[in-house]
Amino acid sequence: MEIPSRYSASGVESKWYQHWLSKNYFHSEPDDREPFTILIPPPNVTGVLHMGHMLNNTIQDVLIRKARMEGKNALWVPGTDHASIATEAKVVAMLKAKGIDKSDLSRDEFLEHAWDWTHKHGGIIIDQLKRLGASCDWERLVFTMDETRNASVKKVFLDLYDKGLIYRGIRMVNWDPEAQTTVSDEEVIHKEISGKLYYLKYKLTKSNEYLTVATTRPETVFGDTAVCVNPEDSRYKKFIGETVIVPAAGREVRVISDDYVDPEFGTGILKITPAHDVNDYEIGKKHHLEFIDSINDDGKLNHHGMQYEGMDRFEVRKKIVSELEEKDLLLKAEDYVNKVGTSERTGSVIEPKMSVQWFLNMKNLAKLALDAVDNNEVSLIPTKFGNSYRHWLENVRDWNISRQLYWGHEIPAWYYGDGIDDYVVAENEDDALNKTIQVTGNKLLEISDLRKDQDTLDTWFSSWLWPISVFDGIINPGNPEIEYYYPTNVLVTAPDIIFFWVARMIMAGYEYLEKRPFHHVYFTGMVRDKKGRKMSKSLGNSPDPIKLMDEYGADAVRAGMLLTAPAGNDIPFDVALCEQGRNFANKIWNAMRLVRGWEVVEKEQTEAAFMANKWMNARLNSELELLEESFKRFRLSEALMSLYKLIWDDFCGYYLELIKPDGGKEIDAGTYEQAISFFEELMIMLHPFMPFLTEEMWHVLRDRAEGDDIIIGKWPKRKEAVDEHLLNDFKHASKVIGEIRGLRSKEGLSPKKDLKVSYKGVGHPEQMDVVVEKLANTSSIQVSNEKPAQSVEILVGHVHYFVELDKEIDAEAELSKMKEELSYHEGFLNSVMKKLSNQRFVNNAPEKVVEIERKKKEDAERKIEMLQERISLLTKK
RNA sequence: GGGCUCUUAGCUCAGCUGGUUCAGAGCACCUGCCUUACAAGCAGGGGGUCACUGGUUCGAAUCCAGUAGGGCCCA
Repeated sequence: MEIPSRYSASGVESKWYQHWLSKNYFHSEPDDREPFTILIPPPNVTGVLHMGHMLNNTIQDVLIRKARMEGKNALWVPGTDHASIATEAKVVAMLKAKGIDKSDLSRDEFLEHAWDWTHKHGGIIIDQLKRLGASCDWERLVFTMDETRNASVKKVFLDLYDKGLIYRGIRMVNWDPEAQTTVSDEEVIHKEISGKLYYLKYKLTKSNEYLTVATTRPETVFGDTAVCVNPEDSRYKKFIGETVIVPAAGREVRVISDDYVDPEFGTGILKITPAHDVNDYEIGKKHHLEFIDSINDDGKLNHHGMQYEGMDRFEVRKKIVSELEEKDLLLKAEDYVNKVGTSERTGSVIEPKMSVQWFLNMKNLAKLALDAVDNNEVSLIPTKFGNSYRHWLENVRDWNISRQLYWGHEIPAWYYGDGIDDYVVAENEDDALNKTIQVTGNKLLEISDLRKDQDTLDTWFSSWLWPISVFDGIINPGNPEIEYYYPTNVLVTAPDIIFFWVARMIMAGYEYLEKRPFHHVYFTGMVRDKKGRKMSKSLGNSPDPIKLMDEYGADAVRAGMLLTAPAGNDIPFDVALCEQGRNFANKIWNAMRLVRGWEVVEKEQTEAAFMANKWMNARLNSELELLEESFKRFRLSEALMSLYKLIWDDFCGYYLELIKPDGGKEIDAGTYEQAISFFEELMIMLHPFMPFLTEEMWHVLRDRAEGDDIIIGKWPKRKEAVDEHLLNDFKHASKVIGEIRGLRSKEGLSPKKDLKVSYKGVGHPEQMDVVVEKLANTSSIQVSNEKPAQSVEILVGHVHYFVELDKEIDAEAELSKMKEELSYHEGFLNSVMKKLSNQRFVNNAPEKVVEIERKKKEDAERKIEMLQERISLLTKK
């Protein structure tokens, strides 16, 4: 049967994925084997697969597949994240498109829509992961808001509250007016935005003079409750204690003084808006100023904004500038670039706002997380991330865990009064009532007297329990699953959530199980476009991973990404990478075509095949060592690259060419069997990277019994010590081959033309003669004391090879080549002599190093001597 | 503004605790080949003052300091 000359991934990939699923290979149950566990960083339930997921999940799949083949009980737990803000924003937008406003719905009605949305979209990304080949245990698919996870979150909230770590407090928070919720400090992205610096005139009440204040936010004048100068500023000292009139607002406010004011910035006078600026808030508290909240939750001004009531803050900025101009209260406006906080989720400008929120005290938790990395209980890969990790934890602030959203885990708190502390935290309504009665002493209270807290918890407040809650270790501590699978082995994630998530999971791990949640954290880079720009929807520079896999095959995309993705480094993505992966798949496919095309007969093995087998065996042994080392250090691109070269160059380029039958297609059974075995071994080693292709090869190379699949194949172990001597001999031979091929190329000789080669000198590996003869197409290699006529001389190591050509040799060219080589070696000798004649080198350098230099000296001298001899011979002629 | 980090071939990166003339790999590029597995291929080739300056050392891509430029995080 004719096998096509190009590998087609499409049918193959779906076929084998189905097969693996039907055999339940991805499923794991605790047993007496060593476990190897990875938890997926749960993608957003409403998200779709992007290139970042591709990279991240490919890496996890590589690690889990290798562990599985090593005989470990491998478990990769999949799941999705409810992603409060992102999902709620999408549901709100979807409702809006239908003409429904969120505020028109009750909480329960809204949640119904949100669950519908979740059920409709939640499966998309999971199916896409399957397309990639992800060998997750799908039976264990969990959701961060399913029953067990919800119960876990609640239990932890109660526990931390009881420990006194969770509290309610008034704080300046980051308000996202679009999502209408607070976001944590970590979710605020500071962007440079060009705007203007407006110089406003604040008239003194008692005179016609005015103080000029520079501000980027003139619309906040309605919240001004003071202007402030530096107490040492001689320009303004005299005004301290006087009152000024706030422009546009017309209110009188005091001139106060505080060290905080930088006399150099702007005019040296600051307007203080305690309710709308974090720094002003501190000053406001210190000087007991009034707090005027002039902006509503939706970013529109309230009644304090007077005629601007109901207008958006940015619109007001424009309008108020014209008003001030008209009234001659605006001195000037300068172009100014300042950093503005924006919401990570919606992109809208954050409004600092005073609000009552729930907080988690981070002091001791932070210490747990810091110690874990300090003691290397948790190792970060690459290690450079340890520094920012440390810096964050040492300066961590309490975690604002409440969000003003419907979609998320509800806060288990009930209010019985209007005071800030009039609440109880309880597992359910009944408990809440009991607790309230206890606290208030009012036995007549009923459930209807209590108000449930309307907020939900920050999404990360469920994510941080992930490694434990996935195994039900919060509700049922000590259960067999958590005992067996926890701690997990490695977490693969992106560095941008090192604080949000990684650090907090470590805290939770130690707080609840007194054990690290994972041993290693592998940080992937960010996938960028080839111009180095972040991939984003708005730029449209992100390729659709599904289309990419349709075009090149999942294996090719996986290989392409990994070939160029060292840990922690961003990868500038280019489809050329997928091409490289596809070409590699095709190369392997065609190697199979070659091997399968041979006819197996009983006959003697050729010498070349004998040597090839011996060498390939040694080569595989050395590769296994290299791979182990690369995996141990999580250098996956290094591992894949070395396999790429092993298969392409060594197996296809040398090995197969060596055993290839001359003339016909008949091969001896022994060699054939050996070749198939090598091929199989290579496929096993490649399987974690290119699972589909290798499974296909596995079944094409031999007829297999039911259940003999490569996915559960045995990872090879090194059988004997690496035969370095043999490998070196081969390396020498390959250099000779390269030289002869180069000569052909230069002389325009056909590769088919048989060449005569002889040699003189020490160090020629005779056992490799057959190798050279076959691959360089030469007749048998002879020893020769004289350089034959019409021959070109090649120097490899200390051996002179003479290649006879049936034509006049260009003696001049030959000579100049020799001279060039001579001067190189003379230069080398010179540098060695410089070292050796340096008394301080000989005295200070380690004996071993000096010894090496002496050896180099001898080598160089010998080569120079030989070259001089040849040159003198050539010159005589 | 504070902290961290990086700069090696056109591109992406190796180069471990200084010591082979150590400057390397893949891709890209150039030349010649449709050689009966593969043109998604084969054979060959060119290409780098290791950002710059100074220091330590017998010896520096590697260690130290400064300069320039990039990136990340935090205010």
